[in-house]
Amino acid sequence: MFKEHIRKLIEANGIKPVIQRPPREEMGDFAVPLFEEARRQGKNPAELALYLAERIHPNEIIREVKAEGPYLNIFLNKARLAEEVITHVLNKEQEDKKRGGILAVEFFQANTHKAVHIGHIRNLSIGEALCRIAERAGNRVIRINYQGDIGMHVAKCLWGMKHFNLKMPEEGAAEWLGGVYMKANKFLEAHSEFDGEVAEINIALHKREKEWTELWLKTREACLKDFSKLYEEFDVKFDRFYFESEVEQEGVKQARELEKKGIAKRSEGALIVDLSDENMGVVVLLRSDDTPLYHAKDLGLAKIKFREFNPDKSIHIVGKEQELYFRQLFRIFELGKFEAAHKSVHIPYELVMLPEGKMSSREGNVVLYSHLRDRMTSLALKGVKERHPEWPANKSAATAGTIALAALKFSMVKIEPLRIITFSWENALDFEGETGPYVLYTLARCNSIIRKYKDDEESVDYSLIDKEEEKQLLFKVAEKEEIIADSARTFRPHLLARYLIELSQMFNEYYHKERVISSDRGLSRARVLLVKAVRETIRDALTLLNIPLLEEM
RNA sequence: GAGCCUGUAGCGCAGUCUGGAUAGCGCGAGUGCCUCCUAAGCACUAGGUCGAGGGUUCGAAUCCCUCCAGGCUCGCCA
Repeated sequence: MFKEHIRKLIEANGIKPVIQRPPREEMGDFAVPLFEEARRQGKNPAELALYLAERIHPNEIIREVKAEGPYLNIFLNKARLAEEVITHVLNKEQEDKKRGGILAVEFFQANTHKAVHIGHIRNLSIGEALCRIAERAGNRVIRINYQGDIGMHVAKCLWGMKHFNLKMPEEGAAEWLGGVYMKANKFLEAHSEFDGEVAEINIALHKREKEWTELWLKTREACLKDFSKLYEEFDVKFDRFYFESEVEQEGVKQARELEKKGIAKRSEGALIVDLSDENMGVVVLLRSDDTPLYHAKDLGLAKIKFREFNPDKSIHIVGKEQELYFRQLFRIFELGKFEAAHKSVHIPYELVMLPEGKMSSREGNVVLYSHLRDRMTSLALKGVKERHPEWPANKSAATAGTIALAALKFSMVKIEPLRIITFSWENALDFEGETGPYVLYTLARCNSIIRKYKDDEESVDYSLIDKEEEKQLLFKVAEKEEIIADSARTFRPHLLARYLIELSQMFNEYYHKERVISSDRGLSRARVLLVKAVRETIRDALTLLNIPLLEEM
């Protein structure tokens, strides 16, 4: 809001400025480097700064304008700053935002018959945060979950159940089935003589033959039930679930269409699209037995998705390792003149790895979500009990659950998506420093102050908010909208998470340096308003990242 | 072999898209701070050839080129 004001003043002098925050506070509140403009005009940047400093006069917002070498440094009027920022935040004024479009965002896409591990959690955390940020940026978001409920992994799992004569338990079916899949997989690697049986199951499932379909549907439902518990726990509501089993027919149809158009062709019995001229290799749409592979199913999904929602953009939040896959898919969209062509985007993120290497459901060397959550929760509970021995058990338990969930989600969204996360228990169980609990703690601290403050007077003297730390805090609070816009534009939620850490750090420093509530009633009143503005900002940013709020801890 | 990603303090990471003033934060290490609004906090100290080399620029962690290291991907898995 202040940047715009400054921009207009400088543009009135015929210069399009770059406005930044100077590295040190004594340099001013905003700075305009003039190197480029000076070169364009063939002038000395320092002289240009002096020239501008004379032409821009202080007003009710700007207190002082100073030329400092090649920079124009601008100082704001503190009282105005506090009033502007605090009323803006507390009245929840929304800046005029442009109407975005309809965004179909596809994420999570965990397979049934496999256990949910922390890699899935990274996807779910990033995905939901990006949806919320995109909504704030003015888009209508349709959350889509496209799940692999059929295919070789299911065939192997069902084969394992029969071969080892296992019975599915009532509780924890998804994890149990994941275990069976893992066991079957290991066994089959050493016993290739059973490959035929598995392939037969796969085909039987595709043909919906009664013998296997019944068991398939039963196990599938049990998995989906477990997944929906996770969605609830994570506060994620999908608008539409698609299943591979549901789109594969349409996929085969689309593959055949491409064959008719001459875009796809037969090779070694399979139906392929040859993109090797474009350096994207060869895409196999249908196997030799005519069952569809992933590209074909995605073609079917694209058709259905665009028919149902006609989105302006179709976003796929999927691991980086599938980058080539999506380049191929999007190219086929173009070749086949799909509606999805030029509207589809792949947002890649990197894996969660273990110190010893890649996690693999097949191998079974995974950190399961449930396991991690339980360990985090019990650690948090220990902390809560120490701090609040008087709390009733259910309050302590609920608080611990929130702390654990916040810690987990925050750890996933605070890292730049294209960076590999190497999981370590030590890190995961650390609730200090740049963590979710740290931010929650700051929020609880704000609340504690506000709770303690009792006053019914209404008039506020904003000029009492005049400390340097307070000014920095106000600037930070005011920066939120810009950070959200950057996050939305670049699909990187970590910008907002980092922002929360910085804001929390600033507030905690301030807290230790200055007393908010004191015998000076006017001062206390003004400072409490500042605290309220910080609290609102933290709440809002946390909510955008889908991190649960905790008002007391 | 080709394509993409990553390389910043002992460890974990911001900053790179959009070049700008003395490169930041967390953990760990050391030293302090709870008769005072929540110590899951705060302050101070130590810790850096920003992978290497070259180029562009008044100015490079940031842009370009080459190389090195690690990761991922490249025809019937998803």
